[in-house]
Amino acid sequence: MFSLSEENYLKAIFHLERNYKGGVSTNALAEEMETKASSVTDMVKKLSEKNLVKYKKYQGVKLSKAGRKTALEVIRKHRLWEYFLVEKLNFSWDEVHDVAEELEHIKSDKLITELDKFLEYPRRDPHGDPIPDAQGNFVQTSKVLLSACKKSDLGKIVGVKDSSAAFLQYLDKLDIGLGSILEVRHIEDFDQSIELEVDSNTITLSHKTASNLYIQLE
Amino acid sequence: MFSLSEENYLKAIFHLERNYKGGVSTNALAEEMETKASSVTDMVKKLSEKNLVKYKKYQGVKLSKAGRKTALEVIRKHRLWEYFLVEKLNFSWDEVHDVAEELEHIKSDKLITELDKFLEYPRRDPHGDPIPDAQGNFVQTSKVLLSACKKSDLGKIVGVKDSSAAFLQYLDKLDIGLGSILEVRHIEDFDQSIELEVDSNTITLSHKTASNLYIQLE
DNA sequence: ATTTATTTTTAGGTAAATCTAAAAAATTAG
DNA sequence: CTAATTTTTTAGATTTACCTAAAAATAAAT
Repeated sequence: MFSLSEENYLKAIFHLERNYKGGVSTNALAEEMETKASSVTDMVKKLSEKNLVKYKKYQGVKLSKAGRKTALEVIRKHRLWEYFLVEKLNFSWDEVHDVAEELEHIKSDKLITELDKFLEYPRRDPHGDPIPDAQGNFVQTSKVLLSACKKSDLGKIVGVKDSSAAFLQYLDKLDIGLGSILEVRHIEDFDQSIELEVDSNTITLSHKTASNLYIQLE
Repeated sequence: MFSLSEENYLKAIFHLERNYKGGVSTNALAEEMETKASSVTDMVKKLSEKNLVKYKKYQGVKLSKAGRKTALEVIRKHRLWEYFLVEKLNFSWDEVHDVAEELEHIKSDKLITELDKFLEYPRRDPHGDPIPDAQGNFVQTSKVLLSACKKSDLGKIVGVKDSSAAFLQYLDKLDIGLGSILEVRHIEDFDQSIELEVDSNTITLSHKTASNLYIQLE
């Protein structure tokens, strides 16, 4: 099987591929992995030899079929564990990430199959992200960033882009979260701040905040 | 905190201290860890510098207070996870060990506190071993090896010394396990094989098998 | 009490994953 | 289209946890 480090690289490449269509750059991967570009080059070479990624010098890196499969397995495990922590062990959504980072590397097919069954096959993790099934399939519902919405748009919060504890706790303080129904009341020209009606309250979010909230439009 | 390897050494020393009262020998630890004596010496030096063990060259090794505390924390985690796997995820008692070996190293106080609560504070793991509480306290009920029993002794199986899958599956095949009530009917002089009555059946166990079953006498 | 055998330690080396510093390639700018 | 800048790769070290082989200490046997 694969080392902890290899699995983490595959996961990071998977996430970055969304924004780097032509191949994930060494620097981007270095930033995501909180390491140096030279370390990335080394690891990418290793992954390439194992046929987990497609890599040509100076051309960035892409997951191979096998690499994508492994990445999705790790992501499946991560999200199932997050769901377990929130639903069964009283964790809040801002506490689960670091523990799931460790749990996702436990190697046992039976463990994850049975955990999935025990949790009754959840479709989404506590941050609204879809949980891939055992074959790596997952639904990606259409969602847009709140920052891309226009005045009078109606929608529901279905995900967060930033799932750091700091951001999630801020949302808790604002009393908004997954499932909150909102209407865009006004967008301020000057700073793109956005005024919403949520549960018959009016709140104003900064552009930065709005650009970390995913909305499913009505 | 401590590395995976350090935690495993502490656990191994804890288990071996039962039989090596004057200090665990390098070779015994090497065998338990499935490594070479020279590697053990290296690691023991490191643990000694971190004040997790007391060590003098050629004199074997003992856990310090801090080392014992850490060992018990790891053992607590191992046994709670084993209980979880059997009670919640349909694992059988011969399937849990390897997965628990990985899970026991997950670092999160909240995780283990909440898991313990979720499981309703179990006292024993699936092999009959006591689960230490958060302070490292655990009950050690008086038990003897079946191989040390005499004719006409009455008792109950309360634990296994060897918890390898092979042995546990053999017990399943014999249809005996934790809780089985038995009476010693005969001990064969020639090979120490032991004849038992269990659930109104008569079975004969080899000395080797008998020396891996813990009995609580009536 | 020496010699022999066993155990333990030391010395030197390896593989994985990281690092720094310098060289090479690619990109951007004038 | 060169020149400057940025990105990426190479080269050489470091750390952790191992290893083998040889030396040193302890234990056992004659």
